[in-house]
Amino acid sequence: MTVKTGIIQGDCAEMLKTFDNNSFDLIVTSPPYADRRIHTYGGVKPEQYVEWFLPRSEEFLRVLKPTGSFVLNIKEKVENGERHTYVIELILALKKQGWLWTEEYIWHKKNCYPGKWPNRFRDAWERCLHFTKSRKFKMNQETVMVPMGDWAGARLKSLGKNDVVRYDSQVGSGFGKNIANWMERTMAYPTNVLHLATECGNKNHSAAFPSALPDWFIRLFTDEGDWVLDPFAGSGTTLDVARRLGRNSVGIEILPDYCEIARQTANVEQFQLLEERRAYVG
Amino acid sequence: MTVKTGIIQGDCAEMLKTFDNNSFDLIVTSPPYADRRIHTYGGVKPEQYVEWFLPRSEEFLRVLKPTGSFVLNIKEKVENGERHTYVIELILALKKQGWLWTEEYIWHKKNCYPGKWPNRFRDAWERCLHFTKSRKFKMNQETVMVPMGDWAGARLKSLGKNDVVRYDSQVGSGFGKNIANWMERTMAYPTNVLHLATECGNKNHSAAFPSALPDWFIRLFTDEGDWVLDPFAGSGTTLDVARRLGRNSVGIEILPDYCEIARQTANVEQFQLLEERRAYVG
DNA sequence: AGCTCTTATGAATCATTGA
DNA sequence: GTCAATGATTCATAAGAGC
Repeated sequence: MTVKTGIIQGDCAEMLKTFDNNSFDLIVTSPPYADRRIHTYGGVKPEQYVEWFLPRSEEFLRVLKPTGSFVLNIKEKVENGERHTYVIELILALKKQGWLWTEEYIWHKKNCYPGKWPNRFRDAWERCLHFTKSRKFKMNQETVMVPMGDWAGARLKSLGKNDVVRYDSQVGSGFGKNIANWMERTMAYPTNVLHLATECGNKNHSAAFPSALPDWFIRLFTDEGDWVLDPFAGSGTTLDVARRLGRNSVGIEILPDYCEIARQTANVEQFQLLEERRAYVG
Repeated sequence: MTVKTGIIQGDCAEMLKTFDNNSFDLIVTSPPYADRRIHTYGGVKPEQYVEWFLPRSEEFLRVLKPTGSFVLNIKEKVENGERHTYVIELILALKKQGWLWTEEYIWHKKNCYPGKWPNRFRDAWERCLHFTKSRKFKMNQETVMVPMGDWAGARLKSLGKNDVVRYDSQVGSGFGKNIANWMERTMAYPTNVLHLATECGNKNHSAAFPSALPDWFIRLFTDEGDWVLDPFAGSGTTLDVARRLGRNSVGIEILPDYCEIARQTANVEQFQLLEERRAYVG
């Protein structure tokens, strides 16, 4: 089966209406503001951000499968010396809309923008808010495991008495089996803090979004052949990653110029007709 | 001038009433988290947390100097598979109370609690919310500069960067300029992400947060001789750090047992009388 | 003193069982 | 039904012991 990758030019609030319920396994996006592209959507003020977002997230909720995930990469800006509250207000509003706020991952930007201000340090992190439709959702934890620290080597040589004691107190049966599992382990599950560098490519767009970020969430929350949506596709980083990982994807982007870039970099076909579009996702 | 360190046994909501307005330069604390430490604090329900907190933060607002800072280390728990919203509701409520939400620092816990669950990874971060009374506040950025590269290796308690800065300012022209240049080349300002491990020593009490955390904020937001308040002092980590950094401090702790530990570990005198207490702070 | 190795434990969360 | 108690799961760190 070949992988489908498509980009649609338009506002996701409108364009998603043509998609069926429960069409996507994952929605991962970095909406305007993290991107500073809000002006392309008509210059939404921070005070109006929640109001602007909700009709769109309502469509996200509809087109996402019950086992799917919605990952929202966002960070509030500083206004008049203060962190603005529109992001945390958005969390509350999305919960009211029916989303479950399952987790908040932190993207630690190892090489963040330089700068110096009298009242704050450089901003080196962004939120990756994880929303779901239900408490049971798809999560492939093994796909994102990381090598254990060096301490594991010493651990393998001889098992500490502590392990035995703790094990004793809790179980009693199945003693040997679990110890064996432990000793064979070289990989560990990650935490909810992602250490990724920003990409500093010389592209024509302002994509602060490194491909490693959608990569991580796509592997974690989808299988091959699943459908991924990026409703604020920008230059198509998410689509490109999805295609390389063998996932079908749809991107929606309001700016024709970005759509053009996305089609070039991500080998993306542009959906032209509703019939075509529906056919891909159906 | 000698450094004063005191601990008061009681509920900060009551005990702070005896302090004058604008008494403290920094309030740094890690309050009891909702439903945690039930055996010690009685376990405030998440739904009641904001309501429980506000009368106390109102006193904080009163006793903090206009140029002071309030650093709140907190993290919401998971309840029924979801992150609870009481912390972000608290942010909104504190703003309404008159605080400025100046910044949110992230404490990345390098050694977080182990565990495996079907719907989430290990929680490796906590919020350090920075509130102020005004847009102009005291911030000594040079005191927390770190060697170029990773600043995880910088154990701030052992490095005397404070001394370097003070020496620089005292000597003035020639030599001071050299030091300034040297610092500019080899030291960097940190970001708003702090990489610290929790302390796992064999103490008689559970250290809520590592001493490096209050250390960092006390250096950053106070000068020597300033006054630091920890209204949920616990075993007195903040007080101990403040004393070692040459800052006066007051801790308030509701549990007599913790007060006892604090007095021992932090060389703390217990305030007994109102007159005494006022005298120290006045 | 400066290594290596050992050991305890930390603001945890979920599934299951029993009242 | 709900709610509380218990068991299962798991990793990185620093203090301390040993050489």
